[in-house]
Amino acid sequence: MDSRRSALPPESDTPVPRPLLPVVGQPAPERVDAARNRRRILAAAARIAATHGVQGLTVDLVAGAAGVGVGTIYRRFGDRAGLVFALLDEHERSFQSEFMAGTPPLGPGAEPTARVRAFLHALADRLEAQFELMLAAETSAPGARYRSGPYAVHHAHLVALLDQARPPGTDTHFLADALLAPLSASLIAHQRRTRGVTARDVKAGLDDLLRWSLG
Amino acid sequence: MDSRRSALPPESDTPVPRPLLPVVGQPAPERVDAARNRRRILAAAARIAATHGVQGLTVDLVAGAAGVGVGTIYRRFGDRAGLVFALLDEHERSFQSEFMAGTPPLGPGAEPTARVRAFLHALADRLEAQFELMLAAETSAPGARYRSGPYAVHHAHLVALLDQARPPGTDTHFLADALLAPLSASLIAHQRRTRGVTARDVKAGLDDLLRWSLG
DNA sequence: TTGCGAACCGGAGTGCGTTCCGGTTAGTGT
DNA sequence: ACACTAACCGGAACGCACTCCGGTTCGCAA
Repeated sequence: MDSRRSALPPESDTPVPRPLLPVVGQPAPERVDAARNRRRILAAAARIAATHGVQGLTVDLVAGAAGVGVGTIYRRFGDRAGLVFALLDEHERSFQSEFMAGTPPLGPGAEPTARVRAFLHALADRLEAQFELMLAAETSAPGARYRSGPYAVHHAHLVALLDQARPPGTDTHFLADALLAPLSASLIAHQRRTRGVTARDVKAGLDDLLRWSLG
Repeated sequence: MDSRRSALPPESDTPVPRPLLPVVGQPAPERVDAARNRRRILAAAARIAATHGVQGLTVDLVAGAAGVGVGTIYRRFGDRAGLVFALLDEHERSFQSEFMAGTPPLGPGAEPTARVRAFLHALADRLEAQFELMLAAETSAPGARYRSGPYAVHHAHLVALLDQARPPGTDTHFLADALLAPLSASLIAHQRRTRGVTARDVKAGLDDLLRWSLG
């Protein structure tokens, strides 16, 4: 089937983008045709998102453009939300390395409270920069945001910081959820629509929220 | 159809009726057949939700049970989310009268900070009591929660209280959104699923959040 | 090289929310 | 009583996410 066989040496891209999160017992390696199709699908999806806008990114369209059946997309990405999250994956990875190993106050070295603030601000900026994709990822399937790898990572990161910043016995898991909740793309979409809220406003509001606790 | 015809003479006065110009804010009066169908639809929807569960509440099924076309449902309720919200309307109304005119600390008379706390707690209880319906209402359509009447009312209520409790210049609109955000049904569904969180935990967590500010 | 099973492939099929539109009816003015 | 029209009605049709399954391919081991 694949007539255009590359004469180049096997491309040196990332060895298997496998999950951002908890790898429990190695998910099994990916067959070469599967990997090739994943690449095609992502390329097609990115192309279509750029052309037709995110809301024009239908699964059938992507499948057609990638020369693949829709079943293949669902096996790889689970659902439409998974596909959109995959589109965000590259940015997400660099974001993760910034707050886990970058320079303070986002990275290690600063006070936990300052890191929490920097983290939320960075998230607000990221939301603004990739608003359409993030909104689509979040609304493509019910609960998609919370089930996603990135959410789990962000949550775990916040919990670690809050455990240092809050007295023992505090439910830092809930607190982390509560701090992430205002950064829901749907909520911010609503705030934009009704009150013209900007990323600057969001950050200021989050500071209000934090000043109480972390001042 | 409607056999009970009124024997009363045509009302003597009050020419009243429809304004010649569309009055923004005043919903046009509803025709009697429309009202009858609304009642039928809601009754059928409640019946089906009780029988098949909320996830079995499909629009086609409701239309069939109500003896009505699906178009009629959409004209009345806008979308599936609107229908589910309508199912919650009765409870919502009594809840609203409680926090607007009931006894303290939920109703007027208590300190604003205490009222905020009582309000959020009441919301958490309500969420627990009608979890399935609320989750369905929120996830039936993207952004349904924020576009809904109840959200606007809750938000306005919180803003009014926060305006009294926070120093001038605070963005109480954002703060209100931020306090309501953790009470998203989707988020709580996730917390239940992954950590077995209960309404008690939610309230304790919200108290943590508020203690900082409203000490 | 050959055999074999697990993993993968594609696309027809399904279910459901939503829209569209030709026909019908309630309510008003004459 | 009659005419007129805006609002309403039903349900066929549509778009799209997602599933299912018979056929194919990869990768390993003999």
